[in-house]
Amino acid sequence: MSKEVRVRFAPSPTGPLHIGGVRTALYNYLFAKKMGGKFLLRIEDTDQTRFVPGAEEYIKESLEWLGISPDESPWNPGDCGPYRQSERKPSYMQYALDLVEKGHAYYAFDTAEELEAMRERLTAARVVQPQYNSISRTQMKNSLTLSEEEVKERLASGEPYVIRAKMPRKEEVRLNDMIRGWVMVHTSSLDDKVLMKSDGMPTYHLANIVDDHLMGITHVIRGEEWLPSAPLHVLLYKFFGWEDTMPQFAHLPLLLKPNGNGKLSKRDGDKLGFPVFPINWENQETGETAAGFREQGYLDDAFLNFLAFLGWNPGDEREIFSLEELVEAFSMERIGKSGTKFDIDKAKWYNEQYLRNKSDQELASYIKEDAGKDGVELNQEVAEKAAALVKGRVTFPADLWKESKFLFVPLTGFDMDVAAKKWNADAVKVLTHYSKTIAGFTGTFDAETAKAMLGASAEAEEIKLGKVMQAVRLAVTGSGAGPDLMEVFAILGTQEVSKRIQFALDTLPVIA
RNA sequence: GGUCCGUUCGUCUAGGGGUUAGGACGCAUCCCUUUCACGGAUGAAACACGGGUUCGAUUCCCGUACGGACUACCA
Repeated sequence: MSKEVRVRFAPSPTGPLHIGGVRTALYNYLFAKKMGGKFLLRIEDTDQTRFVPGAEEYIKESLEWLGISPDESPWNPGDCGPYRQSERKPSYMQYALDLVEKGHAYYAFDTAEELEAMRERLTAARVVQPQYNSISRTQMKNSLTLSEEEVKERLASGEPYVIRAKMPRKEEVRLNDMIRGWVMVHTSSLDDKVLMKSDGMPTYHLANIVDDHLMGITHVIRGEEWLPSAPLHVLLYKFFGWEDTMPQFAHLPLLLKPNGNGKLSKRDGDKLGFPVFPINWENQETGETAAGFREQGYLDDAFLNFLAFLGWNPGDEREIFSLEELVEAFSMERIGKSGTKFDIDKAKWYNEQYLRNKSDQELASYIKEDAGKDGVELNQEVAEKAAALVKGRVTFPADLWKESKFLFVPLTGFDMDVAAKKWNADAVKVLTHYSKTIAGFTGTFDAETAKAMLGASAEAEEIKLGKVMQAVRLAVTGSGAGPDLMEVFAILGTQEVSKRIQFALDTLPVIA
């Protein structure tokens, strides 16, 4: 019989959630939903010194933006609360003590200076790995070296202490990672990790095992940076006697810099001009800010689609997936092993695809909003026309207004390079004729009519239309490039087109 | 340094003992077109290296190189 799949995303609230973390959350979500299970969020705030106000809210908002909100979380608790480790603090000590009793952990009273001295001593002795381990612990102040009475005394006197895991001297730890297969590590290379800190808080290692166990977590899906400590975690499950319910591990490949090597960092984004965070971040206290994909104009579903493909693929040649389709297609086996370089061009491409698939109605609302910011009020009908006209030439929603703005505000000038090449006597003749003709036109001025009339004007002046089209565009739009000109004319209407042509005729000097 | 993980076009990847090594982004060319873009078509572009195993290896094994992660009373 198989029990319900329960996975968790367990970020620590130390700042804005990195895009790699968002992808981890997404894969957790996809796996949970695919398996018909639950996706939980647990805040790992056991390091009180690194707590950053607002970080929790940021995590919540980021996940909500992408539509991958957890089934259980601090804000939406299930039966396994609390969902913040700081609030679970009282329960950890008993588990650490249980390990001490079983002989799998011990008290250590060494000060920071003593630890430093130990490392220096070992380094001087050319020990390859200067660490607190099965060898060096015999030289340190802990309940393994001190007498029982002295340990009791120290404890009773309130002397600060930590509880360390006691690594077996010679043992092979194996774990079957869902992505990497069997990974084997010898305990001789592991150190006696601190389980309980002197402030009474557990470290990540203890807390995550205890909580995963208590919360019924079946699969631990996390970044590759955790792989080296996974053997310790396996050992901890053994120490507790929880092997039977130990979750399966899956260590995700890292997100790397677009150029060069190494993990993707905030600096890379700043340097290359793209965000590495889902949404904007601002730390009120420090003034630290970070740009988000959302505010840069990335669509939630496009960004999600892009993110899903950073390290995973469906195995066929489809590229566009809604969240529901991702859930359907997702499988852990199809996650790659190697690190993935971040490619912002692909993100843009996804955004374009999703933008073009939106209806003119939806697109119109973006245009209306941005136009409003420029003090231009547009009605739905005309905004939709503008949207239809420019939707094929944009990457971000904000581009819609940028590309169509010229329809609604007076021209600020003409592209003089184009003018130098294309503005000539022939163009002036045709435009003069055309301007007069349409000014008196009272029929329906649609694209076809506009074009037919323009053709007629050219013919009347015995000039080939193709010769002057660029000049016509320049006169009406100020630019040598843009969307379909006759559609532009239709939106503008006879009076506005005529007016603009007249203005161009008055303004632009004829060269030839 | 040590431990662990990884390596198919520039990038994301499919594939897997015998293939013209497939797709996507980007790039180039052409078509469409009054322009730019969109769209369509085409093209350049990859199995890190060395040994095995095998009739045959890009695919399996072992090394090497390169890259990465970890190496805290941080997660």
